[in-house]
Amino acid sequence: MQQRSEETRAKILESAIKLFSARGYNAASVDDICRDAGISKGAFYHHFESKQALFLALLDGWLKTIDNAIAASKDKPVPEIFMQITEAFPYIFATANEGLPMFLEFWLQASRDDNIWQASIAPYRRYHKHFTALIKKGVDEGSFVDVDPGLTSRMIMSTAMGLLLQSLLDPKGAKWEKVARDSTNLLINSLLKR
Amino acid sequence: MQQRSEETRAKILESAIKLFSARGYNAASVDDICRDAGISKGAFYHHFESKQALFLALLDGWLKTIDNAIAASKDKPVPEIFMQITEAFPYIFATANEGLPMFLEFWLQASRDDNIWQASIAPYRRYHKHFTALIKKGVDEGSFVDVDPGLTSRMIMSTAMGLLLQSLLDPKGAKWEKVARDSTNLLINSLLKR
DNA sequence: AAAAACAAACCGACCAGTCGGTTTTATTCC
DNA sequence: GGAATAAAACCGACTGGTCGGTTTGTTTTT
Repeated sequence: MQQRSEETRAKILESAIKLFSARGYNAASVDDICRDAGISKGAFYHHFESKQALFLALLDGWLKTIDNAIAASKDKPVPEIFMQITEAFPYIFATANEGLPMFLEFWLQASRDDNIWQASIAPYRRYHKHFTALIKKGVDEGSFVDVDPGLTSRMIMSTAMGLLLQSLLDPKGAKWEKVARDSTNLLINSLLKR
Repeated sequence: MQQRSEETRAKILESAIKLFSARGYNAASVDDICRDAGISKGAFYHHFESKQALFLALLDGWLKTIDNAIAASKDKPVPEIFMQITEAFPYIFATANEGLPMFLEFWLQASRDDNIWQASIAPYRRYHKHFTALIKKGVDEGSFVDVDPGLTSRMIMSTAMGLLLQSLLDPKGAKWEKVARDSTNLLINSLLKR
């Protein structure tokens, strides 16, 4: 059975998410991850050729999840998709809190490390493009007021990012789930033609 | 003359800004900073008791600059202050690009390190409070449409942060100065009563 | 001469990655 | 079915190097 092998790999990924989130990518050492996963360093480097490769594997999994979610909603009417986003956002927001510091840290590394940049910039552009197309479709269909889809897409993405960023610094300073819901509602309402 | 001493301190601060910006807080080592400043480690630890204390000193200087700018515009009418923000924002945006990774990294550390958190959260809350009061004043004066000042403040701050964040990941992907100007104009126009 | 400022060697902890060797699993051959 | 063998998975001590901070001693300033 190569089942044992896959279990080990899964344990590594699980511990990596946990420790990267809790301590950050750099502060969580490979030794820490091995200890948490209950395996040796040899096993780790048997499964992943480097620490960076481990993160890239995690990133890949997340991106696939998002891509699947996008693909699943592809044929629905635009306002409905946006309503789903409204509803999903506070949830994303509540659950992303743990993983966000890790993403931010990686984002920072991406701005300085070419390998990571390559792995980050493509999906980032893909989502911006998809979101822009969605807004454009909404405008064309007559569901949305006339806006610049590219600019609007960036603004909505920005607001979401900024809210997460603020919640990170000030986790107890505001009921961020509520702020997030109010903000997305406000943004989407300002788009909808009535 | 203790002039020499102050020159050394200034050289350390200067090199610290430069290297923290270029490589990040963690990646820029104390040795690097000393080498760049042309001084020894002994001199460094004579002036600053730790690497963290050095950053806190830098932070302190920036916050004072911002506080002074806020104090200077205190008595002007609210829409005029906002117009100044609109005009200042692309400039801030263009110049903040270098320092932003450092701030983000520090922000991340703030979320995990109590010393840094204490030094970061107070000014953050101060600015949010100031900005909220400004919006409230605009609403009370009848210059702005009726909005929730707290929510609006957080949204504007969020958008600004998110734009910077995106520009960091995608420095060549968009003319971010233009995106920033358009975004701030759009946000402020949506506030102004006509 | 005393104190402040600075230089340079040094310390201990840590960390990503390596390597020789061992155990477990899968395959082959009788 | 069971030994023999090959291959994959795993172990953990070790390496080379980095980093923040300390210590000891020298120079400069007052």
